[in-house]
Amino acid sequence: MGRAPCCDKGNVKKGPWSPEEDGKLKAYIEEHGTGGNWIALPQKIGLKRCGKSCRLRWLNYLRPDIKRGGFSEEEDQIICSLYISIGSRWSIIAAQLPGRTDNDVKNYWNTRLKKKLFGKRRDSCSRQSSRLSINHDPKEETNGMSPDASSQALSTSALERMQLHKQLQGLYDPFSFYNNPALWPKFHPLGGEKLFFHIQHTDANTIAATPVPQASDATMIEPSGQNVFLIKPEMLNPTDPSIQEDPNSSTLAFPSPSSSGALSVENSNSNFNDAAVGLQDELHDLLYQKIGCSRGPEQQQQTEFDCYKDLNGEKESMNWWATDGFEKSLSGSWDSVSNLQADLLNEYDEFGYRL
DNA sequence: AAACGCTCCAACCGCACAGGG
DNA sequence: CCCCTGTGCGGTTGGAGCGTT
Repeated sequence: MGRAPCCDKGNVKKGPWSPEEDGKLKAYIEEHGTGGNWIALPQKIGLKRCGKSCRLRWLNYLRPDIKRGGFSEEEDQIICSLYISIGSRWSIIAAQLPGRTDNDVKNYWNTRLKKKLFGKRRDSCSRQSSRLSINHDPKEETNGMSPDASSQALSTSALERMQLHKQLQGLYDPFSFYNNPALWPKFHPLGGEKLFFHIQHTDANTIAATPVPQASDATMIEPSGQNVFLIKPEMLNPTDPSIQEDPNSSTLAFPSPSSSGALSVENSNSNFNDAAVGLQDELHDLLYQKIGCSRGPEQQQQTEFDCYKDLNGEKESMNWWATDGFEKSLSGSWDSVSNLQADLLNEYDEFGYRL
């Protein structure tokens, strides 16, 4: 036995709202508020509408603070960033965008942003790396599962997030989304605290980023050592010819900034900031088509580097959601990142993927 | 000009959760 | 506790509008 419907389905009007209905609803709520009971509200004002429908109409359309018009680049980036980190929690994402509703954000993501991101990168990278796309050669991508089974087994959201996640960061990359404060929204739903870091060389090969207690932020700083992470110089500025790559130090250690909140990098190292800005550009580029096959040969090469760099240049291991590659990608990542990863891994597990 | 296809968005649906009795 | 009900949320759908053939 299912639960009783919230209203008499046969006796309520459906479909688009008329101006008269809008007027009644708006006038009543502006004068009396919702009265704490949406179900009873339509009867009170003589509307043949379901209470849920009234609520939706008010929240998504009639509310006075609704923001109309296109989304800004900043809003795009916030939506993408949050989608990657928390998935399709549209109400939370919308809460970071004043005047936007969850429905707006959801529609905008489904109709535009998703295409912008996946479409562009698919186009731009597909000739270089068909494996990056969930739409390309699924047999190879899914450890032999049939394309249908594999594409249905994982939720679209999870696949999208993994794909974006992978596109926007190498998990060994200190300037990944999770490690890159520049990509994080001001009010990160998973935290929101700020951590400040000093960047300094510790030896020829490494740079230590150590948290700096600031007056208002001191309480957020973990005990010494917890928040120190080591960065290879070439990661800070990969184009600097004076930097020598050490093949023996390909694994980077990133003890977690376990407070997992928003991270602010103090302006103490211009290379660090350059790199952070570079990653922000990467998200921006995904959204606004500044990279990809439209670039010249050198830039295409750089794009390819972006696609493969976290796998140490081994294109054959780019089968990143197959057992081997994905597991390799996950090892050594820090725990706030692993919130998402655990999510994704759970989804993998649920559907019989064993990593 | 008509047919067709695509995009976008408002609205609906069903489920999960929270809180009160 | 358990049940019931209202609320909130995410996924999906229907159709208007627009562009293309």
